[in-house]
Parts: sequence; C-alpha cells; structure tokens
Amino acid sequence: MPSGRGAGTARAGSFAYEYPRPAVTVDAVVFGLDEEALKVLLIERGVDPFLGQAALPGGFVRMTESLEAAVRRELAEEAGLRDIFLEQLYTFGEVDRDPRDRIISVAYFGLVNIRDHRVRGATDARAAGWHDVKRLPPLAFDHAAIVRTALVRLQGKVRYQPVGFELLPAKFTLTQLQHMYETILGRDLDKRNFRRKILEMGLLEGLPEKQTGVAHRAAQLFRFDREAYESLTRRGFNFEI
Amino acid sequence: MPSGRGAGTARAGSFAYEYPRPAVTVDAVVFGLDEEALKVLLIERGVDPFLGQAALPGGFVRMTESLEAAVRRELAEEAGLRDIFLEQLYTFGEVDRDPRDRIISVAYFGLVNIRDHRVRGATDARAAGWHDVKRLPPLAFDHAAIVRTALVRLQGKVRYQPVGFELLPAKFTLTQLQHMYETILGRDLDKRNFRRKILEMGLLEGLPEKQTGVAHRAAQLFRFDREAYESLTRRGFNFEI
DNA sequence: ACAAAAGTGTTGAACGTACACCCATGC
DNA sequence: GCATGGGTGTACGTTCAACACTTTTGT
Repeated sequence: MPSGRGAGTARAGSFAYEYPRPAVTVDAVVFGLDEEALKVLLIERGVDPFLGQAALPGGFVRMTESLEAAVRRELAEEAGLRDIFLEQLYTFGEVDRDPRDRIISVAYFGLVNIRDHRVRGATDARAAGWHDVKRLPPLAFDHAAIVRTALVRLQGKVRYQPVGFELLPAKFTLTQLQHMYETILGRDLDKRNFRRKILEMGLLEGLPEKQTGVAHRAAQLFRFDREAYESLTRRGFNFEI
Repeated sequence: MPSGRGAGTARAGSFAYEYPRPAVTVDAVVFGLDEEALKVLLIERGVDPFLGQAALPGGFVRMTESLEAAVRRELAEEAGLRDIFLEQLYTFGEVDRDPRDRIISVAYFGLVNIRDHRVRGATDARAAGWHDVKRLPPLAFDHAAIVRTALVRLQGKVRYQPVGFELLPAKFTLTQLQHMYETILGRDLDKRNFRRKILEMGLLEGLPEKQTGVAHRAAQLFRFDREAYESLTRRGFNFEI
C-alpha cells in the first residue's frame, strides 16, 4: 500500500508501462467553523518529503477506487472524518509541484460542522487539527495555493448555493447563520434584512425549540429544509444571499 | 510518444514503478457559435478503442508539460486550434471509464470564434469538425457526460462572467451579442432592456464602424473593452446578464 | 436592575420588466 | 416601395439598503 508521497519513483518495481506515468493523488481542503473563525483541517506529515510540516490530508489514488472514494478514504484514515460534504475543487498539475516526482493532485473541497466530527491523527499523519484560515503555518508542496483556491470557491459558492448549512449544527439560530455568512464573506450583514430575506425564501423550518444555556433571551432554533430547497430549485428558484 | 488511448497497459515496458499508476489524459470541450447554433468540436478517432467514433480532442499528458500545456498541444495537433480561451472544467476519474486501463481525464472547457479559427484533422484524429450541441453523434468513452458537464458550466458561467465574447468576432453588433446569450441560455431576451443593461455596464466600446454586406440598415459595431472590465472588477463590479 | 442578545417595520432609491413604433438601408 | 432588422423611452412593480427600539431571559 502506498504509504506517503515518496512512493513510485522510477527505480525497479513491479508495475511497468510503455510510457512514463505521473502519480495521481487527492488532497482535501476541509473547512470548519467555530465561534471565532473559519478553520481548515491540516495534518502533520509523518513521511518525507516535508516530514513534520503541516499539509492537507490526502494521498495516492488506488487503481480500484474513484477519485472521490480516494479522498473519503484518506480523510477517514488520516483524520477520522467520515460522511462529510465534499465536492471536487480543481486539479493541480504543474510539472514541478512535487520535488521528487511528477505528481498530479485532484483537490477536493469539504465542509463540516466541527462540533459533530471529532478529528484525530493516524497512519501517515501524525496529528490532525483545525487551523484558522487567516493564520496558517507554512504548508508542504503547493498546498497554500490549494487552500487559497478553495477559499475563493467557498466565498463564491456560499452566496448562491445553500452549502453554508454544512458548517452549522443541524439546529441553529438565525444569528449563528448570519455570523457564518459574515465570517466567510468578511463583511457585516444587516440583521433585519438578513432575517427577512432568508425566511422569505422558505428554506428554513422553524422548530418549537429554543437555545439553552445562554445568559440572555433564548433564540428560536431552525433547520434547513433540503426537500423544500430541491422542490423550489426544480421550479426555477435560485438561492442567493 | 503515446499515440492513442491504448498505450501503457501493464505488459513489459521501460517505465517501472513500485505501485500501479493510472494513466492521465486531458480532453477539451471547445464550444463555437455560428449563425444557427452552439457547436462542439469533435474529432473522429483514428485509433482503438472506439476507432472511427466521434470523441473529444485530447490525449496523454507528458511528463514535462503541465495539464494546460497538454490540452493546448493536443488541440493544435488534432484540430489545428491555437491560442484559444481555455479553463479547467472537471476531472473524471471513475474506475471503469475506459474499457482497457485505468485512465483519469482532466477535462478543459474552451470557447472560440468559429470564423477566426479554421479547424483541421491530424495525427490520431482523422477529422475534426463542429457539431450542433443538440444533435451530437454517439461519443466514445464518457465523453457525452463530459460535454453535458461543460454545457452546464457554460450556461452558468456566461451569466456572471463576460466569457461569451470569446465566441464572437472581435467586432460585433449588439444583436449578435444578444443572440449569443439567447442561444446559450435557451431563452429570449428583451432587446431594449438588453441593450440598456449591457451598455450601462461600460464594458463595450462603440466603434466608428458599421456592419457591411447586409440587406437592411447596418448596425454599429462594438468591441469588448477588457481593460475597462478588469479595472471595474478591481473596484468590486460584478458582471451579470 | 442590569447586561446581553432576540426580535420586529417602514421608507426611499435602485433595479428589472413589459411593451410599440419610426428609421435607415439594400434590393 | 417594400422588406428587414436597427435603434429608441416610459411606467410600474419588485427588490435592496438604511435605520432604532422594545422584549425576554439569566445573573
């Protein structure tokens, strides 16, 4: 089993081809949100090159699994993350992006509610943890550029697709929802206008429940109604914040 | 040099690796527009598998070229197309998308003004030609799915980025521009509202020239002012049709 | 009683949409 | 002179943006 990025240089081996082949990896930029900031999941590399440095979770694609299956497997192995929202981001294929071999990486973009998914390190990764997007350590390979690409995508996407809900718990308050948008978009939104707009879309189901454990008036909880969204979308509705 | 999709099965060869590797190809979905319809550039395959069948231009990525360089080389070799608008579309990596080997394909999406670029077949491709998007022949591999993905992307993209100009000649009339949007979006636009909106954006430079060779009042010619667009974009302007 | 966040409406400006006629030109 | 597309303005409805105070609850 491939055990890190160094595998597969052109020394003697059991897999021979008529023409040279690049290696193919997948990498995941998984965003999470907590009270303070937008965070990215990073691991500490346990193998060379860049041993000990921070990097995106990822690894080699096996011959019997699809690209998406490969990222999901790596996220489970390296960070204990399963069943999260993921979509393909971009494929990075510059010739010299890996110092030792030609490696093409298919990057994925993921969103997760930090509270519901405990993260842990394993296998090639010595540790997995959340890092504030605005204060990232130096990253291995071209992973800093991959994170920048993912951030631009997130900021664009969140405005016209209801993906932000993936970052929140299943039940949330309108203020939490608003803060999520403010954190990602980097600007403040008007409370009254925000509430009117999002409620009038008809995508939120108000629950007969309130926040608990807060030292002030408890807010109503809502949940995202995926069925309503899909049904509206079929009728030509376009989400937009 | 790889001469078709069949190269690189695991029989004896000069390139050996410790772990098996998928082959990596690039494919291009190039759209063009003429008076009647939106068209896609297809070649007729000159090698197995799917010999003689229609397919997207594309081929294997070489070890010394980036992904984008590979698509540009293939487009030049197989269709004589150079210097066109291209951007990455999606990477297709299902295990069984090629019947003979594991092949991962990075698809690109291109736009071209049919009139300015004469297309011709060559190398692995026996012929290259334009086909109405709505009447495509059966395509090799999963290329029909790739074209569908590209079409969805084009329809989404054209509304909020000024890429449609790539499909028109450098100098065009407002009616040509409107028809381009109508063809891609599949719905009619109001002539007066369209003109007002696009002119007020300040992205079109009116030229002191008119259409020639038409059997009615000649329309004014315009050209897209890329510098104005970039300068406005830096100030927070968002293009939208 | 006070601190903290929840919740709630109105107004003016900007924008989108619907709609019909005269004009210039080539044949 | 007629057929063809070029070019133009207005009125109405909808949406967006700005703005401040009362209510509820826990400590």
